[in-house]
Amino acid sequence: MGVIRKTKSVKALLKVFEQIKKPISTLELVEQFHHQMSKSTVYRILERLEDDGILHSFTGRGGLTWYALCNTDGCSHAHETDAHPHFQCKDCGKTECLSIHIPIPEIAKHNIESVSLLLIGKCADCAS
Amino acid sequence: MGVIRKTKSVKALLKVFEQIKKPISTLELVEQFHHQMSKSTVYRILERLEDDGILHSFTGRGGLTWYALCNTDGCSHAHETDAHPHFQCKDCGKTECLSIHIPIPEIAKHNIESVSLLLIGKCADCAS
DNA sequence: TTTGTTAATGCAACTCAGTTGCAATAAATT
DNA sequence: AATTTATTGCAACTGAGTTGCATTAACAAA
Repeated sequence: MGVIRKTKSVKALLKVFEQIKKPISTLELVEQFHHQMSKSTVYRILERLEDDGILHSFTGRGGLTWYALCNTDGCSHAHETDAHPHFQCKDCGKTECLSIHIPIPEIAKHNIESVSLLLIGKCADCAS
Repeated sequence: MGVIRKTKSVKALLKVFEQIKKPISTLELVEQFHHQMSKSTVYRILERLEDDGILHSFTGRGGLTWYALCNTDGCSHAHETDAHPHFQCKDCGKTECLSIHIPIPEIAKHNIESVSLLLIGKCADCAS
């Protein structure tokens, strides 16, 4: 396990997550920081922070990867089999961590270890 | 809406789905048919069959797209908000449509229109 | 504070699933 | 059989994400 050094880039990324308090797509971070760090640095830092349990990730619509702080706005990972769902607005594309629990029943002959649950719909802003 | 012509390629792909009765990844189909049709044909046929409600698709681990026949093995799409989940084995990578229903509760200020639910674990064959 | 160790970074090239434009082909219709 | 147009093949492209390697900069130890 590598030590996580508090480099300028790490601090800058963490700061964004702490301010926004919502999931951010990797692509947006790459774009936002393209004058400060290379995209490989963004990808590698996100990976490290996830390995360390500081961030968690999920796949949104279109296959893009999103990251969010753990233990904020319902993002606890105590039980993998009822991991919190994520919401994505089909109009504006924004995502959210939802603090609700969706219980997953036992399934015969299937050892469920983790759950990935994405709810698609319209957010309050985009609802007509 | 374009008419779907029963070309040799369409028939060949449908035949595989009818025989296997399980989800198949696009990649596997491209590989399996690479002597019979080009990969763009595979992608385009799958897209057409999904548009026509004959197949449905989901994203598995690693971001690969999987397709399966609708209305087989629990693959009905009557209610989008309790769409059936898919299972993927973390060891062998195979996927399944599960015929169980996972009810999604109402969420304030969120208009849920569809659900994407992927359960990760070990299948019967791979369970130690 | 200086030095040594090695994690972290930049860069450019790469990977790889999936897409696209367009000319050629083949279903389905008349 | 002729006509229409959906479908296909091909090759080039797209775009998120990865990788190898030389360079740089945290951080610990002296």
